[in-house]
Amino acid sequence: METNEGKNFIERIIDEDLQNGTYRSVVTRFPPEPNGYLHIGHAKSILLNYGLAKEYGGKFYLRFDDTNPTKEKVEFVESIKKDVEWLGAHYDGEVKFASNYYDQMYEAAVKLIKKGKAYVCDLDPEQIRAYRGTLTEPGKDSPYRNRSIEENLQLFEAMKNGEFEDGAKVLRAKIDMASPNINMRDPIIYRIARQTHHNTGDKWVIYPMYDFAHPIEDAIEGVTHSICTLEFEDHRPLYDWVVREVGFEQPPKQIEFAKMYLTNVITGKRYIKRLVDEKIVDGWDDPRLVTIAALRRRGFTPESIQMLMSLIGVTKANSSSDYAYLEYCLREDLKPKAPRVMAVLDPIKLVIDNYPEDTFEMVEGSINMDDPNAGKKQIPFERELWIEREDFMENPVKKYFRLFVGNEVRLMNAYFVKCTGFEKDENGNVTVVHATYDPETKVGSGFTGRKVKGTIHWVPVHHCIQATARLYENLVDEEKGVYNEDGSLNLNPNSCKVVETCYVEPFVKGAQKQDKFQFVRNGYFCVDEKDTTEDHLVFNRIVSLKSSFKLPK
RNA sequence: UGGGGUAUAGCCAAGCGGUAAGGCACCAGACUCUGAAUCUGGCAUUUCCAUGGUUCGAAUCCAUGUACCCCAGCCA
Repeated sequence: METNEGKNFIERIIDEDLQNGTYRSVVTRFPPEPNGYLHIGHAKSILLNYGLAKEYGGKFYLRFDDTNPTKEKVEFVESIKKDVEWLGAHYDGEVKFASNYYDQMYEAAVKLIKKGKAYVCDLDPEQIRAYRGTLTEPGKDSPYRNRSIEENLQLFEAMKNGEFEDGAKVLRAKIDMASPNINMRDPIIYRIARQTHHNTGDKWVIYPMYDFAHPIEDAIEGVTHSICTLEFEDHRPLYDWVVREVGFEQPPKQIEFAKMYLTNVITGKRYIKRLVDEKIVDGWDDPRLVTIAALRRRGFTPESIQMLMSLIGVTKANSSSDYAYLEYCLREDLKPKAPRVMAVLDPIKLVIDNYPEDTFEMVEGSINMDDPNAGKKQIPFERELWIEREDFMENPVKKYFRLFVGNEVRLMNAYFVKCTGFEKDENGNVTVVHATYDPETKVGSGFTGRKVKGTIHWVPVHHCIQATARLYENLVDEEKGVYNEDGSLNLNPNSCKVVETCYVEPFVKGAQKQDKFQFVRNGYFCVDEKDTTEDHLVFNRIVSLKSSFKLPK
């Protein structure tokens, strides 16, 4: 017996439709307009539609809603296809285009005219707005509303044939100028716009409007559940009107859900486009953005995004998820599968005074401690090591477990070392830390004589890779919020920090062919295998992890 | 009295008349070769926007309010 337990509201609608025979199978679609890059918000719609089709053994289509050539570009259709595929939403059949249905849409419009349900209107945009009325006052009928069917037919054909200038005439549905729903006040369904279309070229000079085109696209493809976002709720009566008046059997049904917002990032295509256009960021895939392309560069995996979407659920309540939730999903995904690497981003030298000079030994470490099958790696260990500046404190605060004079810590994958002293330069900055190691404490020796509270990362000075790293933070200032009082953005000055000199263990060289590796240290890990050269390595996909330890004030 | 939506913890979210799931975040402790991870415990009971009502019993039903979101493109 099927249970509704745990199902979201859309699944319940589908269950009911299937049960009472409204539909025999499920067909969904993701219908982006190719006017920009996809962002994390779109991922919710993509994965929701794909997931539903998969769950019910139905079909999922990718269809470009390209009915407005003034905004659309081939560049965007290419990027969208790539992103949808990358997200793991496998669409059935070929990619579809609304523009491939222009003939059928034209026929449908003619049909409406013949039924007396549509008319050509000569009012200009200002007049149309004035005749439409306001939110609280009804509109007035257009003086052209009662043209004869013959005249409408002839004028509409003339529109199609390019006999009028752009904007001179429109085709309108004849519904109700007094409707409390503004969308029903004789909406425009065709306009004249001479503009080369990315798919149909110059074949058409009239283009259908969304409200007319979309239901027809869905119906032609046999879509059953046309899932869109909340702002289209008011359009549903019009959607239903179109499929009914055009006369589709078994018409699709529109269902609306709430968009996903993320805290502390810029979502919304409009704003992202502005950041790109004003060159505040490097492009649509700048890792500080939340476009799919940017998240991919920054190291997010499709699995992590899929996981977030399944965790946040689907409702009609506007909401905004913590960015931390996304990071959690990434961590969960990478934890078992990403190789771990030691690296030092802000180096100071650690000299082990009782270790012989001019030699080194290999110590063994796990490639991934959470995955026994990941194997082992060998890391050179020597007298001089780079360690993180913050892993040493001249005057340790309470509960500081790392290096300070007299304290012993574990060097990860190697030995215990005890801090014996340090050197400073003329500016008072610590340059070198001195320590002694205990040969008995080597990893794997089974030493249990004593324990230490801290473990730190290190890299051998003469056997490491010197690298440049780019550390990405969110573009927006987390402390001050997204917007200033004047509406401008609170950009985070540290959103992209370039670290000129950091050091990475030589294992990275061997990891070049790995799909991804992970470097975990004090709140950061990075993922990348690209741009790796002999001694120069750019981590261009770095994600800030949960911060591990905050020094008490 | 324009229309359409939505209200459950800092965030997301189950719950569908039988006495408030779960996740994130956070806090405490244990453990630890990453102060991560893991483990254990805590985290809505003047309780589900408010106020009334129905009921043996209400987050769930009814009524009246309140707050927030969307709509007046020849955009989607």
